[in-house]
Amino acid sequence: MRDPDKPQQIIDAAVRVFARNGFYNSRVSDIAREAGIASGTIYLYFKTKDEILVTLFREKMAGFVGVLRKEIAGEPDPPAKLRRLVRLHFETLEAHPDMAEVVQVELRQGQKFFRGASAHEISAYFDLIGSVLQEGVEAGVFRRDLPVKVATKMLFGAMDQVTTSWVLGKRGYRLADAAEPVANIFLKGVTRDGI
Amino acid sequence: MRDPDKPQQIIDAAVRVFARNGFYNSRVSDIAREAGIASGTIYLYFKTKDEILVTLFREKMAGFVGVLRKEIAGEPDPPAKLRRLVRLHFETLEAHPDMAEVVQVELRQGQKFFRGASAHEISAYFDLIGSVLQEGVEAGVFRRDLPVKVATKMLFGAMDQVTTSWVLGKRGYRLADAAEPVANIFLKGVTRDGI
Amino acid sequence: MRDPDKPQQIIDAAVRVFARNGFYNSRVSDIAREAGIASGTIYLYFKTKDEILVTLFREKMAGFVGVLRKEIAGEPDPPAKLRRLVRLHFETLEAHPDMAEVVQVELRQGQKFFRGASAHEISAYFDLIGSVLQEGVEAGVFRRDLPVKVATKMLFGAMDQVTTSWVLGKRGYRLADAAEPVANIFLKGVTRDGI
Amino acid sequence: MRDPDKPQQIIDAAVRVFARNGFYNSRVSDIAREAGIASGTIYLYFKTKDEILVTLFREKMAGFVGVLRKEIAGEPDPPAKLRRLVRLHFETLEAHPDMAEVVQVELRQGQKFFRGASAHEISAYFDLIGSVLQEGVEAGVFRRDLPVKVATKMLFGAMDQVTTSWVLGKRGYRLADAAEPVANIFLKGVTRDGI
DNA sequence: TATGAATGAGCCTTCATTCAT
DNA sequence: GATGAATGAAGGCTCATTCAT
Repeated sequence: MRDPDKPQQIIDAAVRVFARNGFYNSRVSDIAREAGIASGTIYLYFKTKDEILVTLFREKMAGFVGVLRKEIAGEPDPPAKLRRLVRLHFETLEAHPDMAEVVQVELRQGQKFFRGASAHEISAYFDLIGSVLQEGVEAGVFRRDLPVKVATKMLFGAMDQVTTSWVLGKRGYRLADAAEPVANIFLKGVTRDGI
Repeated sequence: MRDPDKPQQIIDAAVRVFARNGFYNSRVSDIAREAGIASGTIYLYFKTKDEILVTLFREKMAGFVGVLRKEIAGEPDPPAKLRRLVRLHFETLEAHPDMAEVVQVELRQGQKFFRGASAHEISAYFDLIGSVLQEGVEAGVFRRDLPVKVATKMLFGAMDQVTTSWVLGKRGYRLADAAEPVANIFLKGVTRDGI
Repeated sequence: MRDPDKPQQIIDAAVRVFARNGFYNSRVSDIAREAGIASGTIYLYFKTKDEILVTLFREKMAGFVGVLRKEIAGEPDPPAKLRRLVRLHFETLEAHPDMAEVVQVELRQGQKFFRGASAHEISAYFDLIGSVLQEGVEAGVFRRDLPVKVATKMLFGAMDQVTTSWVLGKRGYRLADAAEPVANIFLKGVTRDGI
Repeated sequence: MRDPDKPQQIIDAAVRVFARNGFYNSRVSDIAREAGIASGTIYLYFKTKDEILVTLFREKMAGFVGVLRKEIAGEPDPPAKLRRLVRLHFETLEAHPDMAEVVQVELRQGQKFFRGASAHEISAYFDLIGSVLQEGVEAGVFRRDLPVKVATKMLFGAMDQVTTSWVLGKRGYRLADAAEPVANIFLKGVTRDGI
């Protein structure tokens, strides 16, 4: 089992295929055709069709969160960090529309993702958002009594839904344009009065 | 086609089954067994398995939005309407956990819902939220320059994610308790400065 | 799951198909075609292809041993019982050549039969032979020091091989004709001297 | 095709693998791994998986019969020859349990062996036994009217079954100990009265 | 010669849907 | 209308065999 590019090629093909048809309506042979290989070859690199999906999600999500974490570290304060995070969220998904399609629309198969194998990658994202909020609370820029967990879910859900609508709307406008309004509303919602 | 209760019995059984196993991992025969009827009988009332899902979603969503619309009509101003809407959203799903499970986790099979057959029911909910926001803008209680569409998606996404987390967290706490924090943060985020 | 004849029809079709091609070279669809049903129907009555084979073997073997046991009970003494057993063994397999083919040639897939699920049915046959031999020893007609277990295996193996040769020789002669010579040689071999 | 040891290494590996899992449940790659070579290499020496099995059986059987033939030639009379043959049969298989497992339990795939490609090697063994019996008849030590063919099959079948039981019984005792009882019973069965 | 990644035909099994009763 | 046995198309996965290196 040598070719170190094959798994990535397969993942990439799977992203496109799943984006097009959804997981359950995609055949392993579709992925193979998209990747330009024989269907049996896929099984040299992945044990099952499910494993493709899980691997794909984990990898993309981990990369996504990793980039976000690094980028926002350079920002001076929690509000700036949140603005950057929101912007990057939208920019990244806009730059990878197939991925966005998969993440937004297809990977919501209960059990399989938020529960189960990929829960860790998702909670890493929640942790990242939560830590920025917590930092802001402690720095006194966000409401002292801010329910951090709820706020975290709200921001994630808000970005998620804006992205979903963009994907479903066939991406007829610039997703990144939503970054500023979203950040504004959310920040205003959590910022301490008198600031 | 006589029995006017059958379709409802089937829908109700389907909600429970889908909540348990997801749409693609549920058999038509599972729904039949849950409903206490023969699997062939289902086809007297629904043309395909997909149709069960679509009907189920449409019906539940329409009922949900209808109740919300009526309830918030009695509230005096847009902020009060939003508070009531948020509270009812959480209370209703908490009272029907099976339904919540289906809506939150299983009905996200792209293509099939937000796009496609059920788009109308979903946009009815968006319209309801949007109209309250618009009303508030016009009344001067919400920011004059509020991007209503984005804010609408944000609120829906925020409620949605809070509910999803609750469902996935095995419902270990009161969902309705999230109503006030969510409403507070969102309202603060959209309210006009100086009020 | 009603039709009480289906399992038998499937078993009978399987006997013919396995006899023709062997277990591993037979498709479930071959059995279905032979039985005149759809291949999916087989799975209403058997969980797996393996289960067909095991069931088939158990049933045939149990019936076979049951008949033998009843028939030899009527014989006056152990030698007569053995003669009758040998004769019936050959006559029965001659009357059911498909069955003979399966039992003799195909069911010898190690692990699966002599070991495993069908061991019980086979040992029932051994027990039957062994009990007649033991009876003869105790009655003084067979050698007092006869190693009953070894002798049991010898008789079974002898009959088995004679049958196998007959099957492989495309059954070009009467198998039942072998009954007397086999019984003669074996009885002479185990009978107490001086009788 | 250079390396003259490879085919033998492959055969030996195949014996071990088939003994462990049976022919149909063994992969060509299993044999390769056991032999310490790449699976493609096997196809430099054997055209198909079947050919490995056939070659293996032919070679082992031919060697087996060759040894037996030479060894019994030194014995003074037919009964002594038979005793020696029976003893060697058991001793050889006891010394090569892998081989015994393959021959006894796995190589019984009808069609493929007793019929077909290996028929010649098997009949060589039958011929050997038969010639000894015939010799004994002509020498007057065995029954003048002995049905030699049937008796041949009986002895082979008897030894075969005793060995099979030993293999299946996980070889919990000395197989060679069965040589004397088997020879005794069989010889008594075929010996001319009055001797 | 040796390798082992790649191939793709083939098969067991599932399950939505039909239809005779 | 109701049933549930029967259907058969479809697809995930395996593995003998090939072939570029």
